[in-house]
Amino acid sequence: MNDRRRPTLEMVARRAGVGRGTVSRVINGSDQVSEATRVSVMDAVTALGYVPNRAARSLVTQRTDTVALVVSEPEDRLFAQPFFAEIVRGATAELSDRGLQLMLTSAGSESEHERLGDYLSGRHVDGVLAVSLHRDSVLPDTLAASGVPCVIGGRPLGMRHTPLHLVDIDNVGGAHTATRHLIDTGRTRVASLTGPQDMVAGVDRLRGYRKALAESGRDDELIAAGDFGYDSGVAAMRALIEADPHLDGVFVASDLMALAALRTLRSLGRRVPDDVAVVGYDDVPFSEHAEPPLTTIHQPAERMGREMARVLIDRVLSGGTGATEVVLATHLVIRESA
Amino acid sequence: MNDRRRPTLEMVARRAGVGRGTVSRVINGSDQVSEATRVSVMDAVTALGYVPNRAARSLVTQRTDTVALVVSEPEDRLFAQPFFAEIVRGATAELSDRGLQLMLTSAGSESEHERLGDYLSGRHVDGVLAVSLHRDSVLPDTLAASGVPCVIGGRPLGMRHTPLHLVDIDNVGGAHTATRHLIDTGRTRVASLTGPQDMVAGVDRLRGYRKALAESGRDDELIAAGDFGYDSGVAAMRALIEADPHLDGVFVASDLMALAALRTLRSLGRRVPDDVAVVGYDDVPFSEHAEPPLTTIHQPAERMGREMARVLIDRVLSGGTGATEVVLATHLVIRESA
DNA sequence: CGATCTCTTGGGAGCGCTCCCAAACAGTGG
DNA sequence: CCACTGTTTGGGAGCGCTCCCAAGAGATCG
Repeated sequence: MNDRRRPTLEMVARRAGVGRGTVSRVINGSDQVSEATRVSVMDAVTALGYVPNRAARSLVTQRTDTVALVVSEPEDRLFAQPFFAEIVRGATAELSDRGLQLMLTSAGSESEHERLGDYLSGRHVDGVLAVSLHRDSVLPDTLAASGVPCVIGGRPLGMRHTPLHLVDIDNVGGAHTATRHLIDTGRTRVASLTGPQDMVAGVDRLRGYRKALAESGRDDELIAAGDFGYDSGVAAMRALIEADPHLDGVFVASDLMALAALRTLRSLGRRVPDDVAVVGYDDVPFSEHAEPPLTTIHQPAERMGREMARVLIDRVLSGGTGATEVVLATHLVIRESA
Repeated sequence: MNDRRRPTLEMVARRAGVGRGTVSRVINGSDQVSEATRVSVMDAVTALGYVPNRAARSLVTQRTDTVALVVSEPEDRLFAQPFFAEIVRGATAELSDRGLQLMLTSAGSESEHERLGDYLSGRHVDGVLAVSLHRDSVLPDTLAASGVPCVIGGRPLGMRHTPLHLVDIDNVGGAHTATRHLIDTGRTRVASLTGPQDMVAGVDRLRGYRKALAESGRDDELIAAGDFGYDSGVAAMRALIEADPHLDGVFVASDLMALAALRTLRSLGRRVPDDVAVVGYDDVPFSEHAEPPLTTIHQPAERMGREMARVLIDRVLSGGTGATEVVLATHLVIRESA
């Protein structure tokens, strides 16, 4: 086992007393091989501990069995840690089920994005999974131009001209569900603490809130903008209470802001959920330990990773044209804050 | 740009009017090339958008320029999200600086570990980075047997016989610093809420606490065991206060438990930090927003990823023997709880 | 001025694999 | 008994690259 050189196809063939082609056929599961030879080849394979050389195979098949996952660093801070980690986990799982490798790459700046695009166009990978693309990223176009399949995770702000494959989480739907829950549990003055309006998540969650309001025949919208961060949540919650001291429900577009809202409400003498019900968004790890435990929207991040991989594989394999768009549903985790 | 086939070395050579060998020399930065030819080759490279074919190169050099990062899934839940994510980020950064790829693999069960070991032994990667290995993982041995360099992140419980390269975070030191801070700021009855004693982090953090106590000439150790989780923190904190109602400082072995301790203390009528000072461990994202903001130990997770990659590269390149052991220092983040 | 040395350069060999063509073989039917 | 079919097999060609040897081009020197 200590040889510097691994056994080759040729060696297996010699040992099994057959030709190279036959061994190759066995390895790749062709049915054009008699059972007897198949067995003796397999014996030789195990005896020698043969493992196919990926590089050699790639060279001739022009496939690498490798998929790149591109992460745009700066965003990943915003996107909160667990979310990203779960996407990676999901993608890894799905890919390895199908015998593919995941290659992780990150590109912060747009210049790194371009460099990466060039690299990926070089057919070093069979496909690309891109998460949280910047608004003006050229990546999808670069890849499309050189025919490298690409699946985007999370709808980017400026919609691209190139038809692309997209797996998204239903922000509108999530916000709608959250707001709806507030309304359905009898809250009559439901405000929203929104996210930044230059981010898809911020915009869409606000849309979901409005939609739910409209559906129940209201137009008493009451909103205050935050940036998804804790501190902005404190300020925005104050503003909301000031604007309407009698509000009894608030949909907060991120858990971090919701946690801030919880505390601010308490400091303003409101009891949660008795006086004001709060629903957050993200289901960050700490939410279940908040005071009171936070009712929130959970995002299927792992599922998103899996789905991205699945869409990619189905594209790579079948070479289909046109754009796929998968939208994943969120679900409401009911705890005590609403 | 839309060709199915990428330009090859050969094509670049023809276009530049030189031989294959010369182009190869230019690409690989050999200095055995005259400036004039170097320039004309580079021109041809950019004109054609040539990118070297990795598979072809690997085939002849016997190197893959790829490093695998192995994560043991079940643990990663314990290890908390951000910690793992940051290791990945650090490793990716360092590797890509050196022109290497990171291949992410995960293996939950021990059987998956074995399968993975076999795969990795097949010289598909130049080296392996393994995080949070199980106690009895055979991975290091398998890899060592087939000569694949491997660096472990985080000291595993049962020390292996194979000499190995290790990058660890100084849990003892961190706990020592934390406890020390409590003592130095005048706390006289310092307890500890420990982690599970079947995990290195749990054991070492307790050792650090004891060491600090001993150094200041005390033996009034007061501990209660938790499992790093929130709920266990509540129970353990209660037990501690019951055991010594007058304790005025507590070092908690995880932030999640510390957050629980904070709330428990408050509910028992203790003010933090006035009556009891609390220092946590981990510096999870929410800690800065705790009430009061939690003083805690920050772990250099990203640095750990980087360091692991660096150690690996220095091993791979120089083929040195013997074991390396790098221990990274933590640092105390002083907020308001202590 | 030819011999010698150094700096460049071209290109054959070969890395380990898959693809594919042709050969070998075993039946089948006329 | 001879085409003819269908199954199984062997092995040449070639994927794109690096390695390395030998040859060409100058430069230097006796």
